[in-house]
Amino acid sequence: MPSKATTASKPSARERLLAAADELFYSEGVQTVGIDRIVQKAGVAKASLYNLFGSKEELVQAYLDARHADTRAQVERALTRFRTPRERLLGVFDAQGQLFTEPGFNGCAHMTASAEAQPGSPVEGAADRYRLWVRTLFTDLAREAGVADPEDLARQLHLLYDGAGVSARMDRDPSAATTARAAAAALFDAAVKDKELVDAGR
Amino acid sequence: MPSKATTASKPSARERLLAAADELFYSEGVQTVGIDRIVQKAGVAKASLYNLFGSKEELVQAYLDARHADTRAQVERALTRFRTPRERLLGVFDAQGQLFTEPGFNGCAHMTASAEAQPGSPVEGAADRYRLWVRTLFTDLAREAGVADPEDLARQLHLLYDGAGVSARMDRDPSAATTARAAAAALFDAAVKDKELVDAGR
DNA sequence: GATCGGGAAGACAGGTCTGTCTAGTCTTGT
DNA sequence: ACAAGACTAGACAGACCTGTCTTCCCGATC
Repeated sequence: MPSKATTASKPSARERLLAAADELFYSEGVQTVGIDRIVQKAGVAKASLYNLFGSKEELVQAYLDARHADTRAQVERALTRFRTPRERLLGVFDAQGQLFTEPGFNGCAHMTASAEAQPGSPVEGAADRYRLWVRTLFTDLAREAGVADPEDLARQLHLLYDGAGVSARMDRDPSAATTARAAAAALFDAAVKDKELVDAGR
Repeated sequence: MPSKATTASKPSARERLLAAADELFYSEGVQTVGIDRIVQKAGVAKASLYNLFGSKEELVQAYLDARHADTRAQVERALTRFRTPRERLLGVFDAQGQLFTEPGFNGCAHMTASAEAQPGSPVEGAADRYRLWVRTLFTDLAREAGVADPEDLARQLHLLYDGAGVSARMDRDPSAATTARAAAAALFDAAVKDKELVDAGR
């Protein structure tokens, strides 16, 4: 059984390819990194890459989906530390701030990859899936917190989340996450206050 | 006098190159569009491009600086329509919304170009100049409105501005600007209320 | 021990890229 | 009329790209 390989002995060709793709694609961009550099870094034959993934585009898609799963796991794990709905909602930005300070951080992978992609490429699908997850996460957290219009607040928080990712990369400023967190707190508190006014008024 | 050419007779080679670069680079990306396509679309010899700009990188930089100037002019013109400081501050997002609905809109050019650029390229400088202008614009508007900490509010509004640009492109949803405007209004009003509390308390 | 398949190594094809260079044309000022 | 400079047209070099194909090796399974 060559796949799975949860036994740590030696990573499979697929895993080594994904690890090399992650490192190179993320730090240097999808377009500028060629197939040859990936197979060389992974220590894998070029034919294996094409047998396993079919094309460069599909490798990029797999790289993005793996990033998506990692981010999701990291955020969801971070959120278990918080108790109140408000803390959990703002905790997303705490988790984001941790991502920003990781060595080699270079912005949101889905954003940079989609900026390089051709319209209609599978990269767009991966980006859509990622964005849908973020949106749903914020909507659920807002609903749990009992705000009047969870979808509306989620859209606003998503803007802050995206903006923080942009600023952290382009301004080389990881503190964008704390700025976003403060703004999110203000928006949340305003939304709660609106709800209270409505409830009292009816 | 071949340059300037405000007389409409025939655009100079430089202007035709910049127009072609703007159209192709913006809609398809900097990396995927080759020099040959630009000189063909501009109806210009390749040697002229290299005489005028020196390299593709410098053409990209000129393209970004021209976009920067256009956006700046459009936003500043839109802001003249508003009178109160609050309206002027929120008017930035109205102007952004207009940009989002223009035909062929494809996100913030500086963001996508910098996502494709190599670190240290002149593209980063152009992006930094653009971002500094946005930041300064928000800071000045916040100061004119008399909030307690204009720089802090400007950082938050800049996040919304960036996030709206990302969402408008990746979600294909121009209404991100109105979402950002509503969030900006809530943040602004909260900042003003804080100021009033502080002023009353001292 | 023989067979068989996953993978390594790399040549190769066909195309595209940036940037240079040569040679000729057109416009403009004197 | 003539000189100077801007521009056109396109061949060319050298590098790099993706994707295919062949050849060989090694390890596991019957």
